[in-house]
Amino acid sequence: MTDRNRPTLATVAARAEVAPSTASLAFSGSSRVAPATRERVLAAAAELGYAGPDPVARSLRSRRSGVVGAMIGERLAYAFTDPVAVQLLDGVTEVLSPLGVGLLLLPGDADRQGPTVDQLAHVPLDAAVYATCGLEDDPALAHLQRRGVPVVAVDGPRLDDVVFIGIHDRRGTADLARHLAGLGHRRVAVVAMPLRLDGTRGPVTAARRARAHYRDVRERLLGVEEVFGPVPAVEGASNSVGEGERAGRALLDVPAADRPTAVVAQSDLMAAGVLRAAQELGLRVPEDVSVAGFDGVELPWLAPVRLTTVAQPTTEKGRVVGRAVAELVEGRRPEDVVLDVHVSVGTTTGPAPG
Amino acid sequence: MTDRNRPTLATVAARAEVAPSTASLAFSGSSRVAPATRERVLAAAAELGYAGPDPVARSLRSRRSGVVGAMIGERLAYAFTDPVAVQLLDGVTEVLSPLGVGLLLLPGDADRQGPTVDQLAHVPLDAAVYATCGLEDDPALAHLQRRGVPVVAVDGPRLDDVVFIGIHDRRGTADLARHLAGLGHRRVAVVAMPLRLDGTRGPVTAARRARAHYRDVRERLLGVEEVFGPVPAVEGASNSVGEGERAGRALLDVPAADRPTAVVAQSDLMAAGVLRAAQELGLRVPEDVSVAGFDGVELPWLAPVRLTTVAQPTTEKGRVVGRAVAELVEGRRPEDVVLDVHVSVGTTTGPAPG
DNA sequence: TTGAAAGCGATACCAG
DNA sequence: CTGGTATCGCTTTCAA
Repeated sequence: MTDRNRPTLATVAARAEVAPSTASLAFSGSSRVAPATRERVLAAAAELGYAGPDPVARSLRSRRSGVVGAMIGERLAYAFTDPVAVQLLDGVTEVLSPLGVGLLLLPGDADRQGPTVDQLAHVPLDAAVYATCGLEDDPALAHLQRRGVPVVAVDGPRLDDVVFIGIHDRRGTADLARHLAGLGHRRVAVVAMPLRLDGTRGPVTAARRARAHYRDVRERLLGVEEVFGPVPAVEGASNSVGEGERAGRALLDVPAADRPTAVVAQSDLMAAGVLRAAQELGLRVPEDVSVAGFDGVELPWLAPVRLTTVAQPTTEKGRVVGRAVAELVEGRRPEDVVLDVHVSVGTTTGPAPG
Repeated sequence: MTDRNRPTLATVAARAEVAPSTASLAFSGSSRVAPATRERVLAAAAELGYAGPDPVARSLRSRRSGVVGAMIGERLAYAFTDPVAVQLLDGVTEVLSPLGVGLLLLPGDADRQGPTVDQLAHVPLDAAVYATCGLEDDPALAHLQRRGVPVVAVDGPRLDDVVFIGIHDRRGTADLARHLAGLGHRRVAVVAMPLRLDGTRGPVTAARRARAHYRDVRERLLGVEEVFGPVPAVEGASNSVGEGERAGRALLDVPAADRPTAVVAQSDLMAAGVLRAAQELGLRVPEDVSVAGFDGVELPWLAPVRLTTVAQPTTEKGRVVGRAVAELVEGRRPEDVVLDVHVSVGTTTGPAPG
């Protein structure tokens, strides 16, 4: 706690009787310094209790901070209830941690979708990952670009100067829709994740769709429509079990003749909510209604039920993001990557009733 | 991506025809600069596409980086399955984000309990929070202290020069134990969280206990013993539903005469596992066995069951940590804080059978 | 209220 | 392989 003068590289160099530049080389592990000299420097450092070169000073000179921002749409307590978000970041840190690069959490809050410019402005950043947050018309994005901070958008929009890492949302959902069509389903409805984070829920209108923030939500909707044509869709206010349940009830709590025979939820979390809604309404799954999700996350508490879903390689996607970031930090421009997904048939889909 | 020269404060100052020091004041919002001058500087910045002072250079001079490290014991995918960890960090960021301070994730991996010195060495840090990770004999801690980075330990050991923020683990567990004693329970067993993260599971021996990494695990054990004396305890390899189930089975899958009438799990996650073990063994809760947890997290999927538990104010604990960090960053030495907990009786505890 | 100059602590570059 | 020196971009201190 005391503010006694900590040793600097110059102090250490003086003690070891070498030039500062030599001491620097000793710490950077360069092979262009004699082993004996390095030993002397390290010994001097140990004696002085020197913890190594100051990261901030090093950053200024070398033009990298070892910090990568993770832009989060909501507050952490919400964002991290989604296993997909957690797995993604897990994959990212798996790649970045060994490189001495850390992920800086930049969450939004209840009102704002993502961090503000004020939050970003004071923080060093080698790159930024839009992890769980849209970025169209985002002032934070403009700020990052002015600063020259390279950006990776996960599932985000495809913009110039932004590296895109995503999955085949549309194709995957279309495959799922074909699976349902093959089972004889004709009346299908969608439970959609938020099109933008403004607390809205309810039927998705064309106007609402036009103002969508999230590319993946749009694409997954298009995938279903590719097979079934326009279908009713109900949006949840957040990607959660509770909102899935609410939307599911809106769709299922109607006369049997109007009821969809299959509900496609845009996430497994929301699908679990639809399952619960069905149960509360006394509907059997899949006999009365089929339910499918998206993501392929582990929801052990659903056992013995296994959700039919579109499985995405979330952790691997995180690793791909991590590698892209690593390249960006080294000044290269990585390729966009679109990963494959596949339909995983569980116990929640079956032949259409009737 | 292009590396064209970005403007610096000096460029902006030149354009606005003021000295760099004046331009600096304009950006820091100091009142010691004439409004007209500030306008001129800001206008020049806008014209040049200047995004504001470089955070790294600013950090070097002002001696703070706006980055606080979050030391995580395991990889994120595991650490963040625990709602307690997420809520804690949520509280921390709630306080820190508005201050322009970000949390840097520093996870361990499958093998290591917490980040390595290499991970830390290159990263700027105003402070570090041991969020989900023990820190006795931790080389990372030694590194931080040599660097002069102040440390906050959440539930961690009480060490000199480390700010402690915790809860009344022992008192809370003892209160819970008294609740059980009042219900007539005499044969009580404990399902313990890992005493250290080395993959060990099984009965807790005295030797194992002596090597415990985590203060809270020890204290919660002592709380039960305060009321019941020595009790059998089984440790899980991680704080999770699966490990709770496994430990619960070890305790419950025995002749009825030897079976505990109540199981105290050290977390709600593990208690949920015990519940499942009981169910699989055909034991009714609470008629055949009472089950209690710790934390007071929301587990909506348990509904309609409500766990008896020791509720801790996790988000508030995070805010307290955030405030402590904020003080530390400003050079003050905050007080240690120990928060209260309370027993929350649900539907999983009842009178001892027989 | 503004300007000039001195670093913050390290690395990069160029000589030797 | 080692040393000197300029410089990274800004804030701070001190004068004017």
